[in-house]
Amino acid sequence: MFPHCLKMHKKIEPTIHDIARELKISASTVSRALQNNPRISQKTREKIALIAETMGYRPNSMASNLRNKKSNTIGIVVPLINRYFFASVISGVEEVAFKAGYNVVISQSNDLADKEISIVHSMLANRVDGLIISIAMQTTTFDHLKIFRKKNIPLVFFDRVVPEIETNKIVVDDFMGAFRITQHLIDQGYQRIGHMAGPQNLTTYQDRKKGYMEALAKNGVAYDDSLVVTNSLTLEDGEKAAQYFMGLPDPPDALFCSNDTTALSAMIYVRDKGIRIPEDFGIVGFSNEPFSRVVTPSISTIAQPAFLMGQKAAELILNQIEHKEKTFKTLVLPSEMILRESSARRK
Amino acid sequence: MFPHCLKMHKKIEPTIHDIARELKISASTVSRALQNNPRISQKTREKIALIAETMGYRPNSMASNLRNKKSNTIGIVVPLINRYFFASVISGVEEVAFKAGYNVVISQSNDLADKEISIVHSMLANRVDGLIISIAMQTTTFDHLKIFRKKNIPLVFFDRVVPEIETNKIVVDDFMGAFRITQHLIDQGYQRIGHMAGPQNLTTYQDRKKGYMEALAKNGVAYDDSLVVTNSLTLEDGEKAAQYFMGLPDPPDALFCSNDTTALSAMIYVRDKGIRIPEDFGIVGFSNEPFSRVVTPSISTIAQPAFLMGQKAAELILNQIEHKEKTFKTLVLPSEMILRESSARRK
DNA sequence: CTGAAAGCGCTAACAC
DNA sequence: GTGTTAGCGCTTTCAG
Repeated sequence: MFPHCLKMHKKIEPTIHDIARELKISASTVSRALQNNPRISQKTREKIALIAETMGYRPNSMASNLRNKKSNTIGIVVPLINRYFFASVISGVEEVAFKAGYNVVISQSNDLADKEISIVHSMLANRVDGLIISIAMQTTTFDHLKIFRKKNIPLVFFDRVVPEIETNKIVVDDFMGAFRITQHLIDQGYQRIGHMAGPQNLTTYQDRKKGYMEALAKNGVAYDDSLVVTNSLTLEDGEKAAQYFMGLPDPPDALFCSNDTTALSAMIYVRDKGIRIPEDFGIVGFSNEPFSRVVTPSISTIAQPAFLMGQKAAELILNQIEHKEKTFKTLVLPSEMILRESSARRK
Repeated sequence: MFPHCLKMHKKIEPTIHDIARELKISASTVSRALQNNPRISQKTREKIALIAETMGYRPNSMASNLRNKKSNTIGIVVPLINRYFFASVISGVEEVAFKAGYNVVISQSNDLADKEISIVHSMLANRVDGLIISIAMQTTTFDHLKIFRKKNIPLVFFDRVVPEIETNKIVVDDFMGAFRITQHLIDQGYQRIGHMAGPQNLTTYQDRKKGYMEALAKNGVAYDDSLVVTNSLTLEDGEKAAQYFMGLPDPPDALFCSNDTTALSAMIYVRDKGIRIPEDFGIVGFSNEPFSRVVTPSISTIAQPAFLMGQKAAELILNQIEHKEKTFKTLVLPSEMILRESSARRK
């Protein structure tokens, strides 16, 4: 049927030229037909579609990307892919990107500044049409991200943002979440409320601390520096901090932890000391990790709409890419307080 | 310093030709120098590197990819990105791919056959150098995957594999895991052991069921079809199945669930009926989800080395891509039995 | 409605 | 050691 096919190895991918030759027409016609350009007659379009199908033709996007100076790809970099929050954001990004015909390339910084810089440069080389990023805990210089502003490549920060770079940002209302859940502890009758704070170079954790302080202030409770521990919020950090808190001459009777992980390890430590939760000690976390609902006692926490955040991030970046939207906004998604057993002193 | 830079908008990306013109040499020399080709003298190489740096040059991989007929990209498609197991596999893939200089593009099928097909075609159009995939629950036809074999594009299945396609595969030892944990229930003195099975079109769940049956057989326990429920393994399915089991005239006294999610919801249902776990009723899951360790009682389960699986998948595919490895292997990673409270009748 | 031709940015065989 | 040249496969003016 296609004589010169005989010469071809099966691995050779057909191109528009192969189709053109087959039909004795030009490659440009094929190209236009394949894009449903109305200038091409119905008949030729159908003929071309048929041959393309039978030859197993797949457009080579490397070629069209080069020609169009557009990769149809959006990059996303997160500290760690297999953290529920980040995985959910990625899931949201993928969903809307795929619908819009974009690819999503992914990379993880492992919270290391060097890896983040290296990844970002690689994304730049790959000419991503836009980048969605939550910066690494360790990152303190931002030249690698400022390039995007200089080159006018769409950039969206989510969750962990860089205040000094003017671009689109999506965060949850960390301050309000922290404020409300601290207020909740106070309402439950807890008197000395400690706080497990995260790295203070990240606004995320700054805001959670501020919310905590504000709630104390609003209720006329003096801020006590000895009741605040700052660490990296790992399981181990949580246990160590709990040990510190419970060793104080006048220990707290409740703890607001900046994530659920530390809330959990602190809770286990406190419980193992024979202290009843929530009767004698209240504990709350942040992030609404899946486990916080199913542990015993279940942990009160602040839910962040991760999947929605991913969707919004993708929408923002697509707006920048396709509609050349120039104005930047900062989306503050509402956080939701989820009350469970760990802080339910008053039923 | 670079006079014609004045004419350039900031958005124009410099190319090797710009560098060449600047230094009054040819583009090929620049290209070679940038690749550290030894044929270029030390001096010119340094000059070029310097100018490239000051001009903010970034190689355009769309162009080199086209020229080299290689996208330096590996695709990965999973049912759902924000499931811990899959996120961990992705994380493993990303790690070794990045080190090898490859990009990872990601997509999720949502367990829908149509979306999977559409994704795979898009990956094909994007000329991924290889594809790593765990198929959707719903997928029953495999033409979209057979293309890879035909076109000789490296393909690796993990976890949910397609037996009829000959290629690299990575699975965990589902049979052995199921066998051992059922045996464990028997050893703990449970007499009537039920099984919550997953969709039987997936070998993964077939093997888990087989392991269960084999353990019963080995111990001279007759297989009872009324003690096996097959469903989609959601939280709701688990609860419904538990309700069914406990409503039987002669209900089981232990349950081997094909995942931790159903183990959890079944456990909650049983516990709420006032039945003590593990004293009166034993329950075990599969997958070692993060929550299974921290719920009360903690759930005995089978750990799958997800991150390792991702690393291995990436290694396999890179071997195919770079060393033109032709032979296919099926890697069976060992599963690990993790004993916790939910099945600890005998201390 | 269709074709010819140029070029996206890079690489590599071939010259010298 | 360096330059010339010819594409990779596609899109898109411009011409007819």
